[in-house]
Amino acid sequence: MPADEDDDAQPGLTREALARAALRVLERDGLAGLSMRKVAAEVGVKAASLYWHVRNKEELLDLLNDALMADVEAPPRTGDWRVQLRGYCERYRAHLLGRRDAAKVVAGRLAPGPNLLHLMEDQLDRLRVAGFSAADAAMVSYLLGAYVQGFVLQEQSPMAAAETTGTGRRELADAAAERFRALPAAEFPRLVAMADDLTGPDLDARFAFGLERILDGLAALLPSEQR
Amino acid sequence: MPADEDDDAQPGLTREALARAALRVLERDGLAGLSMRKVAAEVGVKAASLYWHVRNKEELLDLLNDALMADVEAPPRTGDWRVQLRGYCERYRAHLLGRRDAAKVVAGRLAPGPNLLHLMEDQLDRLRVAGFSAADAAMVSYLLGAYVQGFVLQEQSPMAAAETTGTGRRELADAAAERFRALPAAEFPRLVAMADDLTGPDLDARFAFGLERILDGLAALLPSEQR
DNA sequence: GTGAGTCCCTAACGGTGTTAGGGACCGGTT
DNA sequence: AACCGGTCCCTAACACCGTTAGGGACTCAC
Repeated sequence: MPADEDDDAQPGLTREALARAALRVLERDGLAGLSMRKVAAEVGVKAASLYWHVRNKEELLDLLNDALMADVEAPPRTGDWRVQLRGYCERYRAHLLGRRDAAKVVAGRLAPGPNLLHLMEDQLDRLRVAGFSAADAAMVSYLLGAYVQGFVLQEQSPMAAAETTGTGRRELADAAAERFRALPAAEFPRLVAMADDLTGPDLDARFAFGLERILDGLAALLPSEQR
Repeated sequence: MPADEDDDAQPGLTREALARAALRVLERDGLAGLSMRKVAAEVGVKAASLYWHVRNKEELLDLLNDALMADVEAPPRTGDWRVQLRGYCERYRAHLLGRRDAAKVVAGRLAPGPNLLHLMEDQLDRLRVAGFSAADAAMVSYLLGAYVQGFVLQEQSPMAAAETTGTGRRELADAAAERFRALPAAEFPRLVAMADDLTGPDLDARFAFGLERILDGLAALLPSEQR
């Protein structure tokens, strides 16, 4: 017993311990570097043993997916629906951005785990309380989820690339602007002219802009006295 | 020369031919089944030869990404900005949905290829013509892209799963509703009560709902006479 | 003719997900 | 006491993966 695994190896292996181990491997090696063998080693076991607890890698990724949703903190239940919804999206985005490759793991994964279910429950409740109909609340939840996940997916990969190549975020944006400016102006007049607009505003501002547009659109669903 | 490759093997291998071959493999075997060896076989060559034309698999995926963006048809330039933008998003979604695993290939890939650049150019031009400021138009483009990609990413995986398991889309939605209903009502009152709302409306309606909310929000950016 | 460049090959490396089959332990039944 | 079924992990192997080293043929310029 090499004892290099951590505390949760004691009571035998649980699926929760597996998920936590996968989370550590993800943080260390990224999604591409997450293999059955490494997760097994992380819990002090050989790869084949994982298949006793999990049908295949896909199921392990489902566990990992739910583990990623574990610590999203819900915003306080104060203020009107708009500040609460904004808080939700901002925290969700920050949460995904904070864990390596989180967006890629979450992306396109069906079967929400218990943690995500709790988040949905809480969010839907707030929407109903705010005055949205059941049908609207369900749709709004999907809309916000698609936007945040889609946005983070697009911003996280470059961020990771920037960190591994050592170049800062500012230099990377400048390089992108330079690429736009270098395009043939006859073929891409708008892209050339708008290079700064396309690359200039930082990602937080871009995210906030889209979010506010969506919230504006949602307000129109409510009777005017509770906008 | 086994002659089982198709016409484009004649003039030697080009990067474009590689991209087309990758596209065929993607359609046949999905993203998980797309390997260097299979793409090589598709063009009648061995795997190592690909590395003459391409630095690594990542670069081949960049080529594939741009090939996927090749045939998105832009909506006609008639009607106000709202019908044009709606047309754009609907066609983009339909296009992604139509090619196997397209959303996963596109997701989180930086470095837009020439085809995507042309799409951006056209879309930005319409936004400027509609009266959006340069800064706003850039942000709007990102917003719509994030929404459509995020949405398709979430709907395409289950669709693929449904097809491979043979179960229809209707049965799959019913099963999802049943899973919501079976949750402990004390812990998830909203999810249980809203099971039908969450799973009932078909994906086209869900997509349209979110899109209209976003368009509503965008209208508020324009001076009132050109809403 | 010679050299440089182009394009493809074989062979191999270390790594991957996954399965077959077996061994050790442990609680309960006969 | 002996046996059994279940639990949990192992070794060994399979086919496949991305990638590299090194080399062979073929074409063109000089």
